[in-house]
Amino acid sequence: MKEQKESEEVVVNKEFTDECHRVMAAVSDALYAIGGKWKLMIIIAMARGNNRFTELQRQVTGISARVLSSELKELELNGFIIKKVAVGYPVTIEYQLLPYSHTLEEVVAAMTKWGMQHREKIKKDRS
Amino acid sequence: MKEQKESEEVVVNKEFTDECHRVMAAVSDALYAIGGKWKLMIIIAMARGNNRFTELQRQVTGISARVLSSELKELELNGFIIKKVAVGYPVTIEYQLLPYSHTLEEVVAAMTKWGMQHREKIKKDRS
DNA sequence: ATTATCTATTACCTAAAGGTTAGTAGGTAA
DNA sequence: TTACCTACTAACCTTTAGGTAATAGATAAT
Repeated sequence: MKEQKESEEVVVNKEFTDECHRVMAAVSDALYAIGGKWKLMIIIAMARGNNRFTELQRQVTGISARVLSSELKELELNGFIIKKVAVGYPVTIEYQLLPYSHTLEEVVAAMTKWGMQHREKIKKDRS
Repeated sequence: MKEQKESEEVVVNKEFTDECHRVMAAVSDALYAIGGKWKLMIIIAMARGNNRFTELQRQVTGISARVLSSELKELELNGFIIKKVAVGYPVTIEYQLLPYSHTLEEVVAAMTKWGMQHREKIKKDRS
């Protein structure tokens, strides 16, 4: 049985629905740019001074050279990092965070906080 | 050429590395629990009063019944939502957010904000 | 009577993410 | 000169997320 709705209510529903869609679209965009297993890990490790390929491979436990290489390329393409080649003997290659990657700080902080308390909760639930 | 490091410096590095690993582990945990294309979308839609299966399917654009069904099960398993079956004619089934899902609010807010400004940036970059 | 709606489940399939292994081209150390 | 380090790349394979379509059992609408 469907209720007949007043037009005012319908308008309110529409605004609510639109806001819902805007939020979902924004979160989707964020997940698209920083989702996946590794992108945030790399940015976190770089924010702590790991700028060389091999350093990153060691710090970001479990990542393979292939995946690290392709993730670095994507991060560069999306304006989060830059690749610097320093001429000299030997040629050294460094990756550096660009200012844009710092806009992620709030997201990373929120996820870190939540992830930590989530792990605590899981531990408690098990015992 | 490898530099010989003072033991103090080594200790500082170790602490730094450990902190880095703790942050990465926490973010991994978060991504594991709420990652994927749909989990946050469903929670966002439910926070705005969509509690029935079909309502959710309509609100969360693009999700299929199969995926919605399995995501709801996972969300229930992980303590984010609860499934309520109201006996009667007809039997109605409602999903409700549990208090634990509200702990995600900060994460969702941060991602929404970042996603919106990211979209703006992309738009500017194109033009 | 039959058509549609609600809440799913099942089987099957595809595409994308990511892992494994090996190899490269240069340099460095023993 | 043997062996290892750096910064990758290529070829290949596995896993998993997610999509499609069909079906089901109930009730409600036309």
